[in-house]
Amino acid sequence: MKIATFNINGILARHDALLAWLEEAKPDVACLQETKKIDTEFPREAFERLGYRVELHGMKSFNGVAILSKLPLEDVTRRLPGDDADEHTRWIEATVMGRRPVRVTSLYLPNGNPAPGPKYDFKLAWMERMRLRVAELLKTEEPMVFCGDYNIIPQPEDAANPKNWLTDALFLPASRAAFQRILNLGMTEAFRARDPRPGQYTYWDYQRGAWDRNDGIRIDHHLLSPQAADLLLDAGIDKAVRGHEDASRGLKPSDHVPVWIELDA
DNA sequence: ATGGTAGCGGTGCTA
Repeated sequence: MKIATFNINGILARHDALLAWLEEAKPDVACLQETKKIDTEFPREAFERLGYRVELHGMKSFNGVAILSKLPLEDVTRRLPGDDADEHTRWIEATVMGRRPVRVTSLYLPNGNPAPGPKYDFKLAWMERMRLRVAELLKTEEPMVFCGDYNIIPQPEDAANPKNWLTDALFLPASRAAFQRILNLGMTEAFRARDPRPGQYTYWDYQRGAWDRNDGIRIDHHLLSPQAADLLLDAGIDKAVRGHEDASRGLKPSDHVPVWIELDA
């Protein structure tokens, strides 16, 4: 079972590029972030024609997550528990019915800038809510994958220029500690487990020629429950997608690229 | 210290 995560930065702007990548990479499951559309306005037809079921949790203009799956989905759950006042659409879970069922979550963790401030407080509170939700789900002892845009640079080697991020919400010690607390539940960060080499990134800013200078960061991750880690076969980053520009067809890349894992499931 | 780019939606916010 190939499970990918891809922050597309707008489903309207990325519709054709997303379709092209799905046809090329052929993931069984694609977890999307920053769809930026309410569910009734999500253009699902072309993806369904490719054979994907489409489950959505979106809002107007901001945030928005989705799970696309060629395999049947059961028990779709939307929203991260723990704060009834939180209207952000950043969390959707579903059980993917492969050879073995796998619980898959597509998540969009708050950016948190500027820090300090209310947005940073919201980020840290959201991460504690996530820790509690993951701990609850771990009790089932089922294979589970929590993937998405974590907006967390876990280690200095996950940034081309870590000094530029020292005061940023993506790299502050409290952010990385909150991420580590989730890992400490017994989770495996799949890409690092498969490929610990430094200098591999999933995001390059649109500004200042970050892509041309390879000034990237690694912030899109798959966290695996112990039972899913036992099934991990491979992991990779589809870096080339960041350079796929075709003005004649109006194709512009997202600032993130797809990251994928292969499970024996 | 500043401003640089992109998406959505039709202004300014988010990143």
